Amino acid sequence: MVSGSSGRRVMRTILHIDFNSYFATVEQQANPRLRGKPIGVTGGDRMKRTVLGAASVEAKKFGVKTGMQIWEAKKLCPNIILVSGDSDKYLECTKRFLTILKAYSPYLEVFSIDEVFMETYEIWDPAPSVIPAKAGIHTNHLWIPDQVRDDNIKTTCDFANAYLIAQQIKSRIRSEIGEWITCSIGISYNKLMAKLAGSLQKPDGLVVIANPEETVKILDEIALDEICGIGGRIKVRLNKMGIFHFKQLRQVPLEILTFQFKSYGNFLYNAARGIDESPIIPFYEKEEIQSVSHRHTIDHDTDDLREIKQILLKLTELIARRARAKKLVGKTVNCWFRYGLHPRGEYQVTFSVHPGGVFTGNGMQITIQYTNDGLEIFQAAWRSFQSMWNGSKIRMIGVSISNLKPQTPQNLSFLDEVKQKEVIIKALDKINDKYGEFTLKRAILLGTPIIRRTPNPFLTDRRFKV
DNA sequence: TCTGGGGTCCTAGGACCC
DNA sequence: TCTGGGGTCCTAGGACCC
Repeated sequence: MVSGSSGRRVMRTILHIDFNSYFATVEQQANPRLRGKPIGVTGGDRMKRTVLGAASVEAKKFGVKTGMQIWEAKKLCPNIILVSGDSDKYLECTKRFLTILKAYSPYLEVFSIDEVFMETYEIWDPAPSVIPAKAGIHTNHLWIPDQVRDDNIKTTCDFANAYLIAQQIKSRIRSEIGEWITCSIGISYNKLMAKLAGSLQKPDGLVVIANPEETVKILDEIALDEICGIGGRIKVRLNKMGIFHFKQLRQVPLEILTFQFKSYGNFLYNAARGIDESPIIPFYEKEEIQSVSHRHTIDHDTDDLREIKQILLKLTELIARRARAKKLVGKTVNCWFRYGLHPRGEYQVTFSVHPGGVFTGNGMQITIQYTNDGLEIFQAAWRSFQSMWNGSKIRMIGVSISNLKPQTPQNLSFLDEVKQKEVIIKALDKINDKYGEFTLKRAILLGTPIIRRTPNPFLTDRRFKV
């Protein structure tokens, strides 16, 4: 807190900017013929088992939702127009709106391709008449020294500046990016509440949660899993404890929550009170990426080893190429898969699943020498797969490499043989960069369907630290 | 006809070393 | 003479986000 003369104070404010039906509105902006019509953006391929990446407002009126399967969406809305997604287009749009946001605050945390947290400051004067209507303009380019950033003051104020900034952002996005691109903005005194505020009014919303009293009122009206950080599993566990609302959660002592949920208990205890101390992590302070992964759901269940091998090879080639592009090497290879459904619709086996989901499957990690060579990653993944697989048909398989570190000359061996391989790999990458993925590929990949990758350079920790 | 694909973080037990 | 304690790595598994 900074107190100047006449009791003026500076207060930290968080804005959460969340674009509505993002991929769908970008498509409608790009193609006027899609405007005002129910559209669904697909994964950009012709796979049977694909889901919608986004649905336009018009489609949502029919009950269509993001993540819904295509056949289901068609059943609800027979006239839905399916558009093949184009991730480059969305990234381009994201860069443009980030440029706008940077004009208002340097403290931006890119939470996902269509979500950003912004930290800004409110100059608050206890005498209401002193808050001028132009306050927002005054603080738009306000430079705040670091010691003020560290002060997280909890007090009440009307968030007049943030509100003005939010209005300006909305109108600039409309005029500079396109009138079909709308966002919902939530304003509050921490990230958790700003995100909640942003979700309360959609599309094109602007909601302020100004103080802890308002927070409690709002929390008491929403479901447990409407808070970012409480998902389906935790909700069910809470329900089993007889907790269905935040009001009830607030009555549970911290000791019981930490006993039941370990460190997550702390998060739950605070969330029920709207408390969140997590800082904004600007993109330039973001840590290195932790893992690179690909998974693929096959459009039919299969136990054909040759087919599985081909898919695995492709996935590992993609991973290796991305690792090389980022100049990283990794040493932990994880391969996991899901079995198909039993003909009667029952699950075949009851292995645990990684990562999450209703289908049974299994996964196993193996540690190898640091590498970013596709074949080496493949060999480890294949070993891992073979040791877990029970011979039943599978529907999905995935691979990841983690335990990453920057690639230094020492990582790549001194052996001539390896150097030679490096030269070949580099040449391969060059050609594929120029002419497209899998222009040149290992012989076993010939004649197999294309697996697309959806790049997202905005890596982030997508939840609140506990 | 039956939930895609890309990520992050936490915990706990066992192995291994000093 | 056969056991203590601390640290680190590996692996499996469980959550969550968009």
